[in-house]
Amino acid sequence: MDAIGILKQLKDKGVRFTPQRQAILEFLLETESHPTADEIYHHVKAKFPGVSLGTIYNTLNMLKEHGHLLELSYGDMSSRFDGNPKNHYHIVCSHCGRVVDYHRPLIDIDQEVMDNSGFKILGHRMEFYGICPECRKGERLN
Amino acid sequence: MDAIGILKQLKDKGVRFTPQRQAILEFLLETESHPTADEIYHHVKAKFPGVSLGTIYNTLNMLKEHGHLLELSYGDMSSRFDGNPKNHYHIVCSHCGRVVDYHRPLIDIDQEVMDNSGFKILGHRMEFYGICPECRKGERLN
DNA sequence: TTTAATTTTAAAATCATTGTAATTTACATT
DNA sequence: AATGTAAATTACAATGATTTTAAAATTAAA
Repeated sequence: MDAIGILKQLKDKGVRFTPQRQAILEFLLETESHPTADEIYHHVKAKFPGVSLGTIYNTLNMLKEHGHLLELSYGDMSSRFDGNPKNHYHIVCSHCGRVVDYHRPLIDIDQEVMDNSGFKILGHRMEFYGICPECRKGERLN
Repeated sequence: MDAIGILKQLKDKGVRFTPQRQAILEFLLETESHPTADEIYHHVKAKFPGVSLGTIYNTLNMLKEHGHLLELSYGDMSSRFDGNPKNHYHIVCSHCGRVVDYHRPLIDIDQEVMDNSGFKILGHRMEFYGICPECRKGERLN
């Protein structure tokens, strides 16, 4: 579904349709990256010069509560937001902090969790922790 | 391996052995919980009244860099630290923020990732996102 | 035991995120 | 189309987790 469709659907739940929200959601749906709140802010600012970071966070939290967005948090940086989880996971280097994609079909497990937990599962996130090839070489952390 | 063993091993890599570090690592290894930095701080303070939060973070980052610790970050709360990943994953409610354990044997996938990525994989984290039973009932977010 | 380097401490600084108060907007109801 | 009102936006202040700093203390190693 596109941004307009999602926002129209949310209207039935009392969420107002604003042009700022449309711009934010459209960007989230069209981008392949996992932008930070600040990156979204700068992008939306091109269309709406007066938009504030507060509005970005407000909209992201609203979308998250309604299950249209995954928030990916790392320890030492801003959260990143994923409007459409793709077929990949992430590997994080515990030494240098680098994050690389690991392409692989998503593990088919959400239904199992839904059946056993009573949650309505919207998606999952999987992250591998390790030491990247460069750090292994350069700093012999093995 | 126990705290002393790990710290002795780290000594070969130029990491100094201090009693504060020993106390922090011992607590991480013995606890079943996933404590925040502040919880670790208060616990270690019982033995070392003069210890500072700065030392806690310093030690946690050191352990993380050397792969002896997983940092679990959520969007809206402090990071939690896991000294020995147990047989469970987490489910996070996108609406109310609650985190519950989902007990299940860990997926056997680290070796595959290690072979394909060149990273030395130390562990993984899996988190399910959804709407918890209470939020589904009370607020009809389906 | 001496020395140099690292760690600790305590306090200040940083930065992502949230809260606030005033203004504006969306939208249901006239 | 005009109006009322609740919700959203804006600009800015506040919060709180984490990092940095500088000086003092402690550690490892010669």
